[in-house]
Amino acid sequence: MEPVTETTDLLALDRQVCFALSIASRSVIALYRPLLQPMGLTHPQYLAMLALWQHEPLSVKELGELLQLDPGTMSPLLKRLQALGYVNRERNSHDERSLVVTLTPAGRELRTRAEQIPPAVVARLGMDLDELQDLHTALTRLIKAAHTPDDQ
Amino acid sequence: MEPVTETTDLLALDRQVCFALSIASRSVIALYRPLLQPMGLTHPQYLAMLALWQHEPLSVKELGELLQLDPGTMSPLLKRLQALGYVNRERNSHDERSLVVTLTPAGRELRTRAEQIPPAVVARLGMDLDELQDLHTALTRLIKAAHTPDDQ
DNA sequence: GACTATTAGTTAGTACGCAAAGTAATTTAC
DNA sequence: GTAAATTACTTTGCGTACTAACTAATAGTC
Repeated sequence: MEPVTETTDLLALDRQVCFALSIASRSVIALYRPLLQPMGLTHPQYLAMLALWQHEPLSVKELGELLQLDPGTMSPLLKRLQALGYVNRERNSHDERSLVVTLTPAGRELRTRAEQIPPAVVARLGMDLDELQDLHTALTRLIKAAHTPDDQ
Repeated sequence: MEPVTETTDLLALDRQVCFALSIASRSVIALYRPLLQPMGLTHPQYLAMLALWQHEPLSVKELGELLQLDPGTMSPLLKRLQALGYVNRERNSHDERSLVVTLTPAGRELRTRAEQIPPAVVARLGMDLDELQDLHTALTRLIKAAHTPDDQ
């Protein structure tokens, strides 16, 4: 039996993709924090605003599908965005189960300020756009693989 | 001024690396959940066990540095691992401020079962090991870039 | 040797993220 | 047309993450 050394250890922390993913996600979100703070937004709230700027109006269900988040996560998050004055939440008159989320004028105006953020983050990272694009492609493939059912 | 179209929109959700990172991290962690559940572990707890299997004994501070987590996150997490019977927590007799975390026999035995997990996740993803290795390398570069101070 | 500063952990508060249970509206089946 | 199933959202509970305030122990300064 082969001895378990540093180089063959399947459980070595620094070889785990899941570990690198967790750290990378938290590290990048940390870069956004000081940029989002002046707007009163958290990173998940910022992602919800991105979705709304692009696709408003959206139901809670549609937003949850876009962001791949539970209704149990979306529901309080949207209440906080409403409390901040960035979104409206009202029932769909054609289907009272559904909640239509729209932007307030303040929420719509925020977009201009938000456009400063992506370039600021890229500059802060100091990485080539090509490399970031490659990473995005690789992550998209990983996400797809993770969502492909077991038996395919 | 150039019109903001789908293809030039800096704020398009599906172009954000931070968004892909969040989803990828959550999606991969979701793959671990059913595998970790029989051991009673969450994914962050699993990462802490990986660190301990590799480097035990570790202080809370050292564990937090390895996992890049706050003491405010580590402290309750380790109490839960202790409640599960996988780790001991006792003060360092040479420096009573420091808490030494060690594995219990049950915690040490768990390693054998845990060795099944990485191959199971890789199989579940159905991706080449090369591609995963490339992704790991890219993520490591991103983490390093995110941690490089602003003025360098 | 006492005063101050630093260090290691803990605790409280806020906001995700997910599971599970609950509610109300709509659809389906008969 | 009503009972049952489904759907959309809310709420509760638990475990991270992070900030900030706090406690206790140690180190540094004079």
